Amino acid sequence: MTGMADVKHFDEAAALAAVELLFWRRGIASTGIQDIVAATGLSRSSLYNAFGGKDELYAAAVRRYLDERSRPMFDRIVADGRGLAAVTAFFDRLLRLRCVGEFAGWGCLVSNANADNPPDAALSLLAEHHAALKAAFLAALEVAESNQELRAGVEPNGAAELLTLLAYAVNLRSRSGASRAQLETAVTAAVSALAA
Amino acid sequence: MTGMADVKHFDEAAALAAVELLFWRRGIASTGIQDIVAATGLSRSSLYNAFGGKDELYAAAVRRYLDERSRPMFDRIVADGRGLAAVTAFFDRLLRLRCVGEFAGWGCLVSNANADNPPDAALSLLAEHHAALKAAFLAALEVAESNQELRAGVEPNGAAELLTLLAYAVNLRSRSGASRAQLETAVTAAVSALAA
DNA sequence: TTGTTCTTGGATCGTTCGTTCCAAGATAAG
DNA sequence: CTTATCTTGGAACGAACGATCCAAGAACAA
Repeated sequence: MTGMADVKHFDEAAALAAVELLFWRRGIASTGIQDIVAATGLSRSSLYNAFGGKDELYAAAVRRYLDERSRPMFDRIVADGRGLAAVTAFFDRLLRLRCVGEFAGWGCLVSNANADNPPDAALSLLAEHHAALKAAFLAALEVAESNQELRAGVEPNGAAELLTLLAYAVNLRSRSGASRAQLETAVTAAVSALAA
Repeated sequence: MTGMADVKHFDEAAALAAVELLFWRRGIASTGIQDIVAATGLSRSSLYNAFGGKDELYAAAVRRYLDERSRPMFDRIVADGRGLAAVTAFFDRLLRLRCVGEFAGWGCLVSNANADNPPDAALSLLAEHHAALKAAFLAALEVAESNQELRAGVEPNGAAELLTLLAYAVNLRSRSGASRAQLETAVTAAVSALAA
């Protein structure tokens, strides 16, 4: 070997971040390669060379969303350590994120993917997302249980599953203009139904 | 006026029923006019003449789904009259519908529409669907309250909002292969958290 | 600088998209 | 039967789709 290759002329991580936003806002089916070319400023060649086809690019965007956006939120639930207050704090942040600011009305990329027809490459990420959120809630609920914050008879595992589904529904409905107050009503009802 | 027009050569309601199934299973973005032509056996002319463009056809399918599939389920909650048992019975039917049989893994057409980018013509139907389900739950919960089935401090309005979101999440996750047992765990936790 | 290899821009591929159009067919009042 | 009006099949439209291809450009070893 006498010569060596060119290196990438762009920041792959920055490009993926831009792609993530596109898929998050408009979904996989409504986002065209041309939209991605326009948003990233890259050429088709660079995109296909770096990421493969559209399905793999979408899977990479979901992976990024899960790792960079969902996981930190989930980790905060566990790190919080206050039991039920950690759950309440999570939903406060979630509702703010979903209903005001830059991403208001976007829902959650992963929640949305459940309703789209995600490519096979992304399917396992949906289960991973659900499992990670449930595990975080479960950790908080077990703290709550040992703090005697839970009503007698409340089963942490079932309650964690319930809170997980509630978060999914908050994500889903926030995309169609459900008001923050309305969503908050349900969250309050859930937490207070679990509390002692 | 001396002559009169031809009449339709096909059953409009039957065609719409077929279109509803397509949009339900694959979503609006992944369903092409060609798919609809193939499934109904109609020509493009007949479709556009009878329903207008794709967006209006989708809105008509959502309307049909809401009236013919959702409403009867909601009405059964109200007609049941047993209070909390009516809620449990609803979720039993829902889980069976979503997880086994002809429509297993399809989720709910209206729930799915929340994540897609529904055309303007269909947007108000999403709010109508949510409001109708919540009203049905509220009716059942008020019966439950007067039967003293509810735990002290449970607010029927908030609980109805919670159950509505739970149903949406069940619909959503059933589309991505969530197991019936897992979904049932959350439903059981919710109902038992509300019960006295 | 030369040689080799990878990356890049951009034209282009065939397909499918939603929609429109028109001639032919069907219907019923006159 | 004539005539007016609507419906129908099917070709065709321009635009957008995801994907591929290739010559030109860029980078590094020798």
